[in-house]
Amino acid sequence: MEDQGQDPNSPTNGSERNEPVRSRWTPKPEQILILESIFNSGMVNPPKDETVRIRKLLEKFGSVGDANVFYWFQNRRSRSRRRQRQMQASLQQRNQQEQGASGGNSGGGGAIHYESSSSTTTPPHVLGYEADSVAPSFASCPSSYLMGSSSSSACVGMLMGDHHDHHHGHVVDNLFPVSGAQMGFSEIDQGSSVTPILCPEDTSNLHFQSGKNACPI
Amino acid sequence: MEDQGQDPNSPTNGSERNEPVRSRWTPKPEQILILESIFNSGMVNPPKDETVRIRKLLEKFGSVGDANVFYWFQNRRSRSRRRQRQMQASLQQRNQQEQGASGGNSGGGGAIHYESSSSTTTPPHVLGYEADSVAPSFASCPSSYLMGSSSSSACVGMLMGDHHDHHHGHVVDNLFPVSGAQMGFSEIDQGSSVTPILCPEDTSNLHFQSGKNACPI
DNA sequence: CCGCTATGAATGAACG
DNA sequence: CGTTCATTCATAGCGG
Repeated sequence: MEDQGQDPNSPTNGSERNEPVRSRWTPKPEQILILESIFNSGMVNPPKDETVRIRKLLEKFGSVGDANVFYWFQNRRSRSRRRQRQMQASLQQRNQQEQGASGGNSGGGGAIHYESSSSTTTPPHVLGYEADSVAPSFASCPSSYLMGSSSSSACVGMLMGDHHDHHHGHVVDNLFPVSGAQMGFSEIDQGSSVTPILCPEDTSNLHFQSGKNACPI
Repeated sequence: MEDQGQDPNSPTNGSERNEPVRSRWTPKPEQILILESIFNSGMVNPPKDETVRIRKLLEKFGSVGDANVFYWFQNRRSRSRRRQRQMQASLQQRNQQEQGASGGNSGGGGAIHYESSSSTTTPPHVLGYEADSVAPSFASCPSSYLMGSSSSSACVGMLMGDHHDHHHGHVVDNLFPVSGAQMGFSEIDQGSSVTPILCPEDTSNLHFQSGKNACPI
């Protein structure tokens, strides 16, 4: 908790031209897209080998370490799970709160992830705590493990195409071979209908930081 | 934790009585009072169960979700801590820290710790903004981080009494039983010898909108 | 009308 | 794996 006093980071860089100097990794839109695609394609917990590969892929869009990828997936899993739980809880609970209806203000708040047992959960709207990104359209790929390269590759392909950074090239099509990692889970879809797999405007869905960060694509 | 999936739109029914649709939760004075009382009473990090209970309580004064409560506590804690830290730092400038610099790395082992999670650029990053504002008076007498006391309940009692919303009844008096939660005890307690503890005018301290304060109670 | 500060929310990183 | 800390983003709200 309080032991980490900032890691030395890697001063050896200079690769990235204009980085606003951030203390922590801030995934670029493209990176997030890739990560989510992978996650949604079923690989929720990539083994180390895969992690490395993914990192290499992501690196084309910006500096990133294996640890970042690892953490990303961890957080992602955790959150998805939580959100699901929360959602279930709220749905099933449908607790009728007879609050005095005093004031009744602010609608922003979200809900909770506590499955809880007694009492209410979740107010009228929104989702749980750790909800991560909300169903990105492009990421809506069903958890079918079979899809493999068809759709996701397309997504990434498009993305790559845009950038067309032909440094190595081979990585792209070999994106996630889904080498028997552990995909299995399907995160109950967002409820809404399954959106078309292709991603038209993912960026809009992914709320990236405004202004400050200009993606170098 | 960090969850929360704030959804930008309100799907359910868009009409709350008198709500200009706020994008984010804005706690009402009474809610803040309650929250701070709880916080000051020592419960700086309420477990889920407690959070839910608190939310229920707060809901009487306005819509709020568990996540909001959760975030509130998180931010509060974080802030208190940081403020203290900077205060201390400022006070004792001649603090010298030594880096252990353990040369050999542990190498493989139990923890997955990837290599350093370096990301982009090196962060000199010294001072953090976000200077927390001053401490509210009644909040200044907590048993958690700065001191110990036991009168916060009085505050809440008063508040509750005023409202007398005995819909469920049990919630109110059972406010914070401090059921073995984690009341962090202390950190530096220096100074504040006496501390009258009693909170005289909490409301005044909380800078609410003076003018248009439509109190639902 | 534009700026600031306060604060809620989101997310990466790490502990247990 | 779940939880917690730390940092950052986004926005409400008042002041100039």
